[in-house]
Amino acid sequence: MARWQPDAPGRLAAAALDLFEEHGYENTTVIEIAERAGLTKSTFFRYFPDKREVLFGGGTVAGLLVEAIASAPPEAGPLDAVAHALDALGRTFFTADRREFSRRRQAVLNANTELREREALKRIDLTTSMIEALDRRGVPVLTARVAAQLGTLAWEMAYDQWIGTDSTEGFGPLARKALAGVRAVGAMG
Amino acid sequence: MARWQPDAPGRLAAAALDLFEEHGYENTTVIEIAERAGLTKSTFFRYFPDKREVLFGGGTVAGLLVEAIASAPPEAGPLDAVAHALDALGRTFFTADRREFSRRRQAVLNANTELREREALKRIDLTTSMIEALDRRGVPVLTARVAAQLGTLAWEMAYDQWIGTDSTEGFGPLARKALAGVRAVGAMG
DNA sequence: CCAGTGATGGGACTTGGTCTCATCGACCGT
DNA sequence: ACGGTCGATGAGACCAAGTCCCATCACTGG
Repeated sequence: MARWQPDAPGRLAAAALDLFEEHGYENTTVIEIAERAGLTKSTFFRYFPDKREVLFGGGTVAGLLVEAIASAPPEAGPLDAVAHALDALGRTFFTADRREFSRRRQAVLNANTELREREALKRIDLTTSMIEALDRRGVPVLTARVAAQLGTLAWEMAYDQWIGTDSTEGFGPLARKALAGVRAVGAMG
Repeated sequence: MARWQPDAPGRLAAAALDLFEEHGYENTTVIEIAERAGLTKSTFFRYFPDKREVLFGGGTVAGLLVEAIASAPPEAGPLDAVAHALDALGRTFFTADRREFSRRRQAVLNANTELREREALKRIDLTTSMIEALDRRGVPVLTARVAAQLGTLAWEMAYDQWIGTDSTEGFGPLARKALAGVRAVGAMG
């Protein structure tokens, strides 16, 4: 027996997602979330710095991207390294069993500006992480910025497809296709 | 004689920038801002939907970009249209007389995550506007997304330079150079 | 059996943000 | 002048997010 019910943050996140779906983000109180998880406001803010962050817990994405870019074969170009990172993402985070969850979560995010705002910031921070990782590979800064930006764009497009389609195609392949498309377009401008 | 002191929103914005510089964004209260402007909290929220927005008032940027993209010569490619939009930006918003203001404002933004978050959202919304404007020119959606993204990147880089350098080079030329650089990189991937 | 420790609860407090109603100052027509 | 109107502002109650500090609980180890 555990002292208390285990995984307080997980319960809070689950309760939050449920409530946001039922009543919308704005009409849901932190106290209500905590109560549904059998906890209190105090505990909520112990685990999440603010109300939005309860939907962005997954957390270690940046580290994963950085590592994947660092461990790409030395002869790989910037966009190849980025593709490597997107693959890692598909293998670790955007797996088939999390697709339904991602779908629900994204629907909630899209419905609220405050949440889209947080998402935008996360995206920028991740892009910055990729730029730094590329920089560490010796990629010129300008090139790194362009590559990371295009990678983020491909990510975004692949994610939309992965969530939206009924096909069972994984995130990895979708991302590779998206990146190839982006690359082809970028090559002519 | 005006009935009241004129330009309440302008006074609020100026007061806010001053106070944010002096004490930081988080240590400044909306009431303090309003008082320095000779107004009250009520009036502040009458003009700005929230505390952050007082630094994002300039407002009509989206319309300017959209119009500039629409009015680019028909034979111009997507990135040329984007360049046209960045030029318009330099002529209308990022003029020499606003450089010092932009510098101050940006320093405040960079110092606070909440503000960077709002900035990120604005950037995304503007990028979306550009994508739609390119779409209306008949540019394929994927191409439009890439072009708009690269345009935003060039914008960002040019803005940094425009703010950071002591040279008197205008935003327009800087943006064109940045876009050319980005374009060259994108062409090889 | 008792002291220590880590997770939780409780509640006061500040601030952002909303809402409603009162007030004020100028302009208008008579 | 005079009262009415209208738009801009003020006042204050109210709610929820977020911060802080301290109490409490449940188990652990000696």
